[in-house]
Amino acid sequence: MSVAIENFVKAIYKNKINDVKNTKPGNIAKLLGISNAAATDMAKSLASKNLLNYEKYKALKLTKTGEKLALNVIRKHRLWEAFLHKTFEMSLHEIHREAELLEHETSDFLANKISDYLGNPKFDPHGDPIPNANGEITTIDTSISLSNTKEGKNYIISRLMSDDKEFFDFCALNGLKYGNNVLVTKQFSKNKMTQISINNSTILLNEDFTNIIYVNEIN
Amino acid sequence: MSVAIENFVKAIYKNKINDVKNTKPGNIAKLLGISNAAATDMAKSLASKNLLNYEKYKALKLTKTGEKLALNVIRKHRLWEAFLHKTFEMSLHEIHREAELLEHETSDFLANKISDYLGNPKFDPHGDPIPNANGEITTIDTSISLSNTKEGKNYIISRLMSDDKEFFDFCALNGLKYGNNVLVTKQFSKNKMTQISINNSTILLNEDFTNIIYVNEIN
DNA sequence: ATATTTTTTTAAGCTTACTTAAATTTACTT
DNA sequence: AAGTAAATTTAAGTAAGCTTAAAAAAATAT
Repeated sequence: MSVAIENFVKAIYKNKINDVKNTKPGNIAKLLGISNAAATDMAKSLASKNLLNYEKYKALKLTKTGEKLALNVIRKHRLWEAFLHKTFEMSLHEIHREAELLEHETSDFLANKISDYLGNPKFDPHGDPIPNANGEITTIDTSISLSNTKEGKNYIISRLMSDDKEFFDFCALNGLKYGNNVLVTKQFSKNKMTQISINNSTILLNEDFTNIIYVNEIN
Repeated sequence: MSVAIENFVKAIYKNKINDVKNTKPGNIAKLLGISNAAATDMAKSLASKNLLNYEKYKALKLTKTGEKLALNVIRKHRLWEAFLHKTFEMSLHEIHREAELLEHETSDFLANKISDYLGNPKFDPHGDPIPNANGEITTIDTSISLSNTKEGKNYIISRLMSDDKEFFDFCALNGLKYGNNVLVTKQFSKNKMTQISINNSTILLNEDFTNIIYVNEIN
């Protein structure tokens, strides 16, 4: 499948998962930086390939085949991220940028080699789950966003849900890294701000950030 | 630059180096598996991009820019081969197949990371020279083909010039590997066959093979 | 040197993945 | 419920990278 098609089904899949946003052509168009008309065309074309179900003016729904394709691309993306991070010590932003390109030119054979080499990891360096070779995500995500945490409790960072360089730079600077410990010191619910303590320093995060930082409570 | 363009200039560059064959559109077309007409179109298009000089019915000649592009792609190809061979112990055929795809989606940044990681090697696992980041091949190749070796002399294999799976399978099976020692036991010049001794076994090679296996004499 | 074969180019046409602009449908507002 | 705003689709057009078929030029053979 072409790069355009792979990115299209990937965008639909991710948008569905991250709910909130819809999967109508216009929204996918915005994500991919193409016109609404192009997205509608593509939707019809993919429907004829049985990758999705298309009904005029309705949200796009991936078929089983379409979802499998999306998960295969996502698998390659996340395996590359894990691999580049470990092997070349590249930053979260850098690995995302490179994986975005490599994911489309990686054979299943190579993907499996990378996975084996890494010990078949279940998560990438952002904490995003890596689908297995059959396109299955077996792990159940029990994490919650920092916005929903309780004052005085300790958490482990499990996921940094973003593609944004500035966000990653901020995280790297402040020790906000997959696996690290955070103590929630204060929730300013009115202002939707969260104060945390990490590495002996205190930082105040606004909703934009706390919504995409996921954590697990420590028992 | 697009994949089609990168493969086009690469084909011209390689054909020029391996002399013998010409660089007219028809020949490039055959190498790339496209029609003559498509090659002519592409040649005109690349001329307008200043990647090559095009004159009707003449051989195609890369400009400095075009050659630099070709060498940049070749650099990425060979770095990937070296890297995949070392990291995943993939065969010569497998690394070629994967590198053929990855070479077009690799940033200069990542290429340099791979190169550094490998200790900036000058040759890939086939013995082909790896251009540096400026697109220069600094090493002088003093090797000769097995066809031109002398009876009774010992040589080190320096290059396996092929893309062919069967050839690589044969080489792997018989210890014909970059860096290995061969003793030329007999040259049957009339039949263009060469008998060699390697790993305590004797094998007879025909011209098709001895022409693409390069060696260096041991002083 | 001319005739034939081969190669290269031109011409016309196709598909994919886009674009902008206009028309249509849906969603929202009052 | 009607009118307006927003989103979606249709229509027409573009560029890249191909195709086949015909025309033109070059290479080869006699």
